[in-house]
Amino acid sequence: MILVVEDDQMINNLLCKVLSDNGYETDSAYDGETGLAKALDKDYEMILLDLMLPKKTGEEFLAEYRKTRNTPAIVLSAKNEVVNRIELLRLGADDYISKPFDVDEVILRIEAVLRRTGAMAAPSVLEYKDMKLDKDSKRVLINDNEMPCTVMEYKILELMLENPNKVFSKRNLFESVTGEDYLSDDNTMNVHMSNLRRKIGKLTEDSYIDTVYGMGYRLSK
Amino acid sequence: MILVVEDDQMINNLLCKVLSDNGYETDSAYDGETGLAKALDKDYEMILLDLMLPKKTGEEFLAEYRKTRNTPAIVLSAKNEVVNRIELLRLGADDYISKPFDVDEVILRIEAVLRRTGAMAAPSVLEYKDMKLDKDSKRVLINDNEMPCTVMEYKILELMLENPNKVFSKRNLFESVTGEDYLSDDNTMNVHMSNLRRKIGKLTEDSYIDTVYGMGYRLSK
DNA sequence: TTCGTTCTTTAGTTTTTCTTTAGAATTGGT
DNA sequence: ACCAATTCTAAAGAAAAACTAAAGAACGAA
Repeated sequence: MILVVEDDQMINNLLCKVLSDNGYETDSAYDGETGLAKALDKDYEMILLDLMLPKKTGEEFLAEYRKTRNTPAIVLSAKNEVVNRIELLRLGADDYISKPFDVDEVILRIEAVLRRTGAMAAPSVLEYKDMKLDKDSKRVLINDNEMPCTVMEYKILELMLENPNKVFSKRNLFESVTGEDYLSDDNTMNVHMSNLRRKIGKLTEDSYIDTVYGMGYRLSK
Repeated sequence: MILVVEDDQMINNLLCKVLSDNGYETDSAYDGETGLAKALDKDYEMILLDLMLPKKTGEEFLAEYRKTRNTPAIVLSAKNEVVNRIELLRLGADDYISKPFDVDEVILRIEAVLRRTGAMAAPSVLEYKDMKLDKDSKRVLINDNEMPCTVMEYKILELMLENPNKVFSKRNLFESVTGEDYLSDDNTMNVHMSNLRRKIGKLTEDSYIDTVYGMGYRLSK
């Protein structure tokens, strides 16, 4: 089943038709928010994602979605949009197609992406400075020494290493990591950060986590 | 025979040594042009290809080579190079490894690619520490003593020995082994693990199964 | 059906992790 | 320099997860 997130009803329908003609089942969403909800709810084979979407842009969609999922996504963008290719790929797009597109091309691209994502697993080791985080073994190494860490600590690191430049608010971290709602003036994240820094400090002099006063935390430059 | 195309002599030698230690024959090339000539001349099992090469880059190599051949290729790239994964895959790379790399990882990746491309038969006896698990006879031996085990126990071990570094969640284990849905806060896996440990403990002092608190279980280091 | 084995559930205990608390330290604005 | 808001961290309390023995349920073979 392929999810088509595209606000233009004509284009959405066209895509669905082409896909079903080619033997794929489809599902549609017409704004970013609904799209994301659907995407997170089910396991789709692939997501076709327009960039210019109401409620939540394609970029925002991807940024959120990739925190937890790696279903392949192909981005659709209008020809005249200034598309930052690198940014898109970094956000986790697997390919992109500019509009107006040729329907045959869409199918070709989809099959290419399915072939290669099926053939090749996403890299399972994240790196940052002297730290390596292995998503399979859930191990965190600094200079090849294992840094023991708890689930929360591991998840925080994984999230941050996936987006090394992003500032994460406490709310964002807490909710991503626990799945619970964040109640303001909660000291929990401060403590986790403190513990992480202490553990990191045992294995390296270098600074890994910066506090951005009033905003949250970010990996150091 | 595996062809290593890498201009840095140290790295090239290192790779060749690791490969031959693991039972592969090797051949080396130190620039893109010679590499391509060699690759087209013989039928290698696999090609390890550096990107930044004199005379002809790895990308150019692949583009040319893939016109006529489909020998699997793993790309090596320096950590700081801006690697366009998508582009590489489109060019026909089967995997890529970033430098500096862990030699064990290289072997693992090579075998994964070989298995995937069907060039290597999956082994029917899995080994881990002093344990041998025979997939044909469904027997488990530790130090050549048979360890009696039930279907569930056997399946758990088989799954874990197939991926010795991976952490398996209880959900993952339960669903893989029974085919049923996992209902949270189920104690079944705890009990199986406990039983396995007891049985293993009768035949060896060594620790085989680690608990990764909050995440699941993993084979010990 | 009956017996024996295997799987699952229950329950009490232990271990580990998470959150809260509270006082100290730091930061940014005035 | 001062104040208020924010962050830091150690320690204690609360909560969650895991361990194991034993009992009950399900399954299969005789």
